[in-house]
Amino acid sequence: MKVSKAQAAENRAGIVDAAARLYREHGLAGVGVADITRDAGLTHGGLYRHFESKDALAREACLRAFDWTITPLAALDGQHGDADPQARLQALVHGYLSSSHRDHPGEGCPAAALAVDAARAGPEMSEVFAQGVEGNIQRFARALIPAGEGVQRPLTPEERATTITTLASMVGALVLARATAAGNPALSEEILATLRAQLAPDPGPT
Amino acid sequence: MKVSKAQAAENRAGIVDAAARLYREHGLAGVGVADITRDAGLTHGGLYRHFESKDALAREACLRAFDWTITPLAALDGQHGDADPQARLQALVHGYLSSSHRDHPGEGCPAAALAVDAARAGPEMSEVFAQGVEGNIQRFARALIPAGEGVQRPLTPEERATTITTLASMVGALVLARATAAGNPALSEEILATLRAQLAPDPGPT
DNA sequence: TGTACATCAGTGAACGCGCGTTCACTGATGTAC
DNA sequence: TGTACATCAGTGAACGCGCGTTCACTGATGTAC
Repeated sequence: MKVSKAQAAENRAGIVDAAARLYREHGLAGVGVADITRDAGLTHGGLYRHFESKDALAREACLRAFDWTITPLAALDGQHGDADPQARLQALVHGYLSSSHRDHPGEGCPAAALAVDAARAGPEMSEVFAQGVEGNIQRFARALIPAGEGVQRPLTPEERATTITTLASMVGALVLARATAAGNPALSEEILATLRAQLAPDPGPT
Repeated sequence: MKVSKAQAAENRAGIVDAAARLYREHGLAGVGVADITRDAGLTHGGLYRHFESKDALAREACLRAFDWTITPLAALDGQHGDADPQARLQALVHGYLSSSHRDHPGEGCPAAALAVDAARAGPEMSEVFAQGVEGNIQRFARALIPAGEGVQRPLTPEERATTITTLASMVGALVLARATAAGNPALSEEILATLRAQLAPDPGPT
């Protein structure tokens, strides 16, 4: 049966959200269209009223996934007043390199969850992914800049290099921590802890 | 027809090698058993004389893949005399974070090529992967230690932390560079260059 | 050393299954009058 | 505002296809005598 335009738009968004989560959890090749529509409370046939193909949906889901948030950092931003950059760096790094993030890829960073899949999914997906990564670089950089200046000035080369290094290091650590979590939990924790210490050194007792 | 024991062993090794390469190129879910045996010059039916299942083959192939070498570093080691640690670090980092390595995952680091797949492939695969990562940490650390001391003393905590940081950073950079290569080549190169500069800073004009 | 025969690595057809996609159909929505 | 009807989001059976795995068969190997 037909549904209202509002309901249809809601259903469509539900499919994209479900896909964004399931793809991050099980990979692009590990989730079928029936899994996605079932998760969104629909049946698989109707999918093609909204998306040209599974690949088109995957691209949209990937883009959507890059809207993820790091809870501790968002919490800090939610407070009144500006948190100092040191505290923001701590929140970013400790939020990213947490066992909670490691164990819940579905709501986490798609750069870590989907990078390898995206590399194999063709140029269009790569383009979407690159857009997402560029967006995350900008977001992370803003989170680390003194930021009293909420301005939109371009990043300095140094800021950009620092941000890329931080992002790449965190992605690598998370990816390795996930792959070793079940088989060698101690190694998995060691990797997370080592990079937390490296990227956001404890300033010591205050 | 039956073949000699030597031939059978050779065929088995050929299957593992083909699997190790194809899995790194296309992912665990992206390669069928027929692809693997065809690549090894056989037909798919005989596979089960050597391996219990596709998963068992995948585990063996993953373990095998961790025997990979970084060509520039191996070349340096092939020379008589000891290269100094600075040169070895340069060779390691520049070999790892090269466009050649990015564009040929089949012969490259499985930690980067298979980590996300391994995280989803169950505890047994995770165990194999963790073994491989631990092995690579040891190999990388030895490559960076002054090493006139070819001894087998355990790594100091600092050496271990530095090696883990370096490995994670390189894995993250390579993974992101691969995912963005087709869609945004400039960003892909920038990521590689940024982490090369970060991990093995040019000592300047000599 | 020869001979007879059991072994078993490899072949290729066949299987059951789940996948992405298609399509005839349904019936509430939303529009034309 | 009421009515008649075209639209189209969603359903679920059906499709062709490729997958992992099985199995009857082949024939060179390697062993027993």
